[in-house]
Amino acid sequence: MKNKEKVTIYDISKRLNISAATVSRALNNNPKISEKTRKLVAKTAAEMNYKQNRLAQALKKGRTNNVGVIVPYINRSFFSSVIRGIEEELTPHGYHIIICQSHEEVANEAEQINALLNTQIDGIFMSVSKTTQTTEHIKKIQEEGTPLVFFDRKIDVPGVSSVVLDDYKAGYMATDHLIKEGCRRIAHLSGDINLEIYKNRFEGFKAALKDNEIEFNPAYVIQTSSKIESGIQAVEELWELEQKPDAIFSAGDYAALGAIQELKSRKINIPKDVCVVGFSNEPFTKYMELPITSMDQTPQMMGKIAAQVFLEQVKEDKTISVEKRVVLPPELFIRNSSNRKLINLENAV
Amino acid sequence: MKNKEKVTIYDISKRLNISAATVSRALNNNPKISEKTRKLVAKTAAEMNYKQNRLAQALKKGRTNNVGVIVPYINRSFFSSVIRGIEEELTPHGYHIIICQSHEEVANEAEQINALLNTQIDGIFMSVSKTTQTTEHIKKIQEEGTPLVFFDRKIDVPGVSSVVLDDYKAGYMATDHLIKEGCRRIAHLSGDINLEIYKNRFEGFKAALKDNEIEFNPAYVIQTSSKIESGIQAVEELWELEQKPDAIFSAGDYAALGAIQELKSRKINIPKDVCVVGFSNEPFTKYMELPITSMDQTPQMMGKIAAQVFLEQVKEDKTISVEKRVVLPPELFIRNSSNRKLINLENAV
DNA sequence: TTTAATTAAGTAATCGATTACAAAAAAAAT
DNA sequence: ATTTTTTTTGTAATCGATTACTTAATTAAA
Repeated sequence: MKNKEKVTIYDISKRLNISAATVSRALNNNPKISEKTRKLVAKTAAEMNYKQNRLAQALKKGRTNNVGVIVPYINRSFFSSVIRGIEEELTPHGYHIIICQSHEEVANEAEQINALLNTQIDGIFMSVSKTTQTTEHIKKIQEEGTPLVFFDRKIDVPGVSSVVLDDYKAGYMATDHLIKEGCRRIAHLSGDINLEIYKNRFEGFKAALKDNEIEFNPAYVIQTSSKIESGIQAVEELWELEQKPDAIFSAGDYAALGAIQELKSRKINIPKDVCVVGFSNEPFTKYMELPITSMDQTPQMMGKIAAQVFLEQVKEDKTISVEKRVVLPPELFIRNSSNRKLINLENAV
Repeated sequence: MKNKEKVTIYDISKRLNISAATVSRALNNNPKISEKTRKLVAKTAAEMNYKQNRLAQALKKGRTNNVGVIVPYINRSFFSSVIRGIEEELTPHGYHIIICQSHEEVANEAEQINALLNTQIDGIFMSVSKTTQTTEHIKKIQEEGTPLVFFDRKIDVPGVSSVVLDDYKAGYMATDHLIKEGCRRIAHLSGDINLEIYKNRFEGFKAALKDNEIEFNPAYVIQTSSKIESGIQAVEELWELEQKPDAIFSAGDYAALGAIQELKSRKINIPKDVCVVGFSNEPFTKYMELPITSMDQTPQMMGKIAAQVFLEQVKEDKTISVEKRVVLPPELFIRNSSNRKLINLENAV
C-alpha cells in the first residue's frame, strides 16, 4: 500500500509558476483572481489529483466542520434516528458527525467531551446519561466557547439550548387515552426519576389522573429500567396487590413488552382486562402479534431541529449567548394493546 | 459565549522561560527531558488548562486518529452493533469514529469516501451498498494508501481485507435445520443477489438441499427486499403454487416477519404446518409472541475483529500490502417459529 | 585537570493552507 | 503622456505541534 505523495498547493504553484497564495485563492473562488488563472488552476488541480488538506485548513481557520454527538447508546432506535436527523440536516452544510457513546456512565461522558474538545469539533449534541448529576464536565464545553445542544435528555445548565419532547404532555396524553378506554386503576412503570424526561412523564400521568378525578395510588407506581425483565417484575409486584390495575402506562417500550409477556402468561386478556401503553415507538411495537400502543418522540425531527438550533448558533456572534429551548409535541400511536374499540369491532364481525 | 483564548505550548514555554520544543517533549514524556522539567511542565500545563491541539499534531504527524465507518444505514441493529464493536476495540487505542451512511446509494458512498479522505482519516471500514457494482471509488482509498477493511458486505477488490460471515454455511445450516425438522418443500426468500452475502446464503441453501437429496425447485425462490411487505407478498406468491411449501428460509428477518404475518392471517400453523427461519437475529425476533428462529451474525464480534485487522494493518510497513480475509461462523438461534419438538413437548404436557 | 561521553535543552524548519499587506500590472482618467 | 484607479498577483507571517540538528551543561573517564 504505497503512500502516494500528497499533492499540495505548492506543487500546483510550482507547476504553473505562480504563488501558492494565488492557487489557494483560485481554488476558493476568490473574486480577486482573474477568470483565466482560476480556470487554469482548477484544471491543473484536477489533473494533478489535488485534494485539499482539511487539517491544515482547519488549523488555520479554527473550524473543523466536524460536530460530535454523544448518546447513551447508539443501537437504540430512538438515538440512531435522532442522529440520522442531525446528519441529514448538517451534511448539506459540509459537516461531518463524530458519534460517541456514554454507555450511561457520566465518566465516559466526560471523557468523550474531552476528546471531542481536543479534536476541535465545531459543536456538540448530547443526550445526558442516567448517571449525570453534576455539570462540571458540561461547563467545560461552554468555557471553550463550543456550541452545545441537548436533545431529549437534558440537564439544567444556563445558556445551553435544548430540543426535547413535551414529556409532561406525553405522559398526560397516554394516561388520558387509557382513561378514555375506560381504565380507572392505571399503573405507571416509571423510568429513572433522576432524568427529567421520566419525571415529566410521571407528572403528566398524575395530572391526567387528577383532571379526571381519579385518585393517585402510589402503590401503582413502579420504577423500572428499560429492560424486558424489569417489566415482568413490575407486573409480578403489581399483581400482588388487592386491587389489580386495569391498565399500565410504561415510560419505556421494553418494560411495556415485558409487562405484556407476563400478563399473557397469567392469561390476562389485553386489552380487554388490561390496557398497555408503551413509550418510544420502538420498531418492534408495531411488529408484535399484539401491536403495542406507544408514544412517538419524532426522533428524526428532533435531530433535524437540534441541528437547526446549532446552525443558528454558529451563525450568530459568538460573544452573544442565546439559549433556545424547543419542545416537540408527542404523537400517540394507538394499537391493539390498548384499543378496546377495535376488539369490540372484531367481535362484532 | 466567549471564545476563551487557547493555551498553546508557546504560552507555557514563555511562562517557564524554556523553549516550546522542551515543552512539547516534556508533555510527550520524551526521555531526553529531565524529570524535574517534565514535572514542572506538566504542572504548569494543568494550571494553565492547556489542551493539546490535535489538528496541529495531526498535520505534523500525518495521522488524525480518526477512522471512518460507512454503512448503508445506521439504524439497523446489525450495523449499529458492528459499529459498537469497532468502537470498543478502537477507543482504547485513542481512535475516534466518524460514521457515515450510504443509504444504499453508491453515489453517496463515493461522496462519503471523498469526504473522509479529505478529512485525513487513518482508515475506513465499510459495508458496501446494494447498488455498488463498480469499484473506482473504492480504489481511490487504496491510492491514498489508506487502510480499508470491508465487513459483512464486501466487493472484490484485490488487496482489501475483509471480515464477513460465512453466509454459505449460514444458508446451509438454516436449511439443514429445517430439513431436520422434517420439512421437504423449503422456500427461500432471497435478498438482492447482486450482494455476495445473499448469493452465498442462497448457494448454501441449495447445497443443503442437494446433500439431503431434495430437489431444488426454482419456483420456491422469491427475491425480496428487507421489508415486511416484501415477505407478505412472497407468501402470497408462494401460496398460489400447487405444491405449497412447508418451510420458509428467509435471508432477512423483516421479510420473515412479513411472511409469518401473512401465514397467520391465512390460519396456517407455525411451526406445525410451516416452519420459518429468518436471518440477522434482529432484536424483535426474540421478543415476538411467536419468537422467530434466526441466524446470528455476531455483529459486535465482527466489528471487533474488523478493528483488529485494521490495527494490524497500521502497525505494519505501509509499503507491504497484506490482504486478510476473516470469515466468522454463524450461530443459529432456534426459536418457536421452527421448533416442532418444543411444540410437541408443550402438547404432551 | 583535561578530555570524552552523556544528558538536557534550544534553534529553526516543517506539516499545508490562509490572508494581511505589499507590489506589480493593467485599465481608466486627466 | 502621465497620473490615478482598479485588478491581479506575490511575500511572508500565521495556525500549533513536532523533530532533526545543534549547542550547552553535566558527569565520567583518563
